[in-house]
Amino acid sequence: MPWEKTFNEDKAIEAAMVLFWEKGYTDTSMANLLEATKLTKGSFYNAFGSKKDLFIKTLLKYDLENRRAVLQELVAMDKPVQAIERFFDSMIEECSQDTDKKGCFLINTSLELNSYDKEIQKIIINALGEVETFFKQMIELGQARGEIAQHINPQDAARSLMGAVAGTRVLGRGIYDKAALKALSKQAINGIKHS
Amino acid sequence: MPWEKTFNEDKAIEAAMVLFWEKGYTDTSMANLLEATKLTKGSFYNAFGSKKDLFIKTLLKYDLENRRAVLQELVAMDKPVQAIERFFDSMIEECSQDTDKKGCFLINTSLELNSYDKEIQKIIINALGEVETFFKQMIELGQARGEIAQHINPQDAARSLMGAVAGTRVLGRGIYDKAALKALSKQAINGIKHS
DNA sequence: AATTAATTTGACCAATTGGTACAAACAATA
DNA sequence: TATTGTTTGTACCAATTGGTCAAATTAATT
Repeated sequence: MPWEKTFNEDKAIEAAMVLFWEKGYTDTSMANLLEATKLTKGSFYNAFGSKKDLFIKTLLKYDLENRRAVLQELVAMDKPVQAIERFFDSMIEECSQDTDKKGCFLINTSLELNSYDKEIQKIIINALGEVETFFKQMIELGQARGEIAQHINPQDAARSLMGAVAGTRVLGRGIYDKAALKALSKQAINGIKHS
Repeated sequence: MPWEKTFNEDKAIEAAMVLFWEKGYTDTSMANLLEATKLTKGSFYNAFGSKKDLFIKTLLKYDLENRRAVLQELVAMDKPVQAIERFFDSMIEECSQDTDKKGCFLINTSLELNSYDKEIQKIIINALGEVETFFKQMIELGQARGEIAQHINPQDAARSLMGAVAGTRVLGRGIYDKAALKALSKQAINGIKHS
């Protein structure tokens, strides 16, 4: 009947995501977004509603394509200890290849818009919660297979690993180099291996 | 000869610090600052030069009165293992009493203004570097006194603890409660106690 | 070919951004 | 008491903020 969009909506969301990821919500202006997406104002507001609406879309996209995709792949490995190790390794690899030091979009946002917006807060708490659950399940599976000591409390250990993840994500943005991050993660993982 | 200021400059910096700490640099407007400091524009710019200049002043004040003061006190304890434990305990205590979830001003800023301003970056890298050095020295002292196992690499262990600090500071802003943070730090400290 | 209904464009908007200019107010010294 | 030199309040500023609106444009269906 009417008319199709002349631009690729997903490409636009992708471009906006990179901007928000790198500069945060507030420091990304409409002018920035229009330039990056190559849209004019009318098209933008027609397609996305508002800056905040688009931000949420980009955050969900990031969550789906990064965090969710990675976890799914690691769970499928069916090798709990190695899955945890690979989680950290790929995170560190990502940090060292991330030349503009964007870090993790979810964690960046959790600090910038902490109590600012409930919808955003919900997304972040859910995402980080699922990472914690991943760790917990891997530890329980490892224990069931005798690869991880029984005396370890899966919940506590999972939280400890989450701390290492958040720490890596913060210090990985220009403060620590690859070797330092590696040392960090190694010790964190050691915690679920030995006593 | 001329005229003294009618306002307490340090009180004004303090008020500005709380604002910047809670909302970050960009989300704190001049209007916010003028209201909080109870200054008019003329006095503000006469006293502080610019928004950014004042921000740096508040960051240095925070660094001096919090991070530096805490570390100095802990070093003076002359009990390395307990000093490290108390560092985490007081951090967690601070988190659970911080009802508006401001977190750590230095770490918040490290994420908001990462590559934004070199002067600010310098302050942060120095501050975090001195925390790492504190950990390293405490570990070395602990080893010299036989309280910490010799096989532990002080540098790596210090970095691991830094990761736990950063993680605590991120997750402590509304995502983890006191118990979860305690679990996190306990495991991190365990890493320098046992094998 | 006319109708349809969404897309696109670009002009326009009030509000806010951080910052400047300057005259008036002021306390201490001379 | 006149002078000094900073402090203070206010009016003003251009630029930018996120957002609206109506008219023009378009491709598919009737």
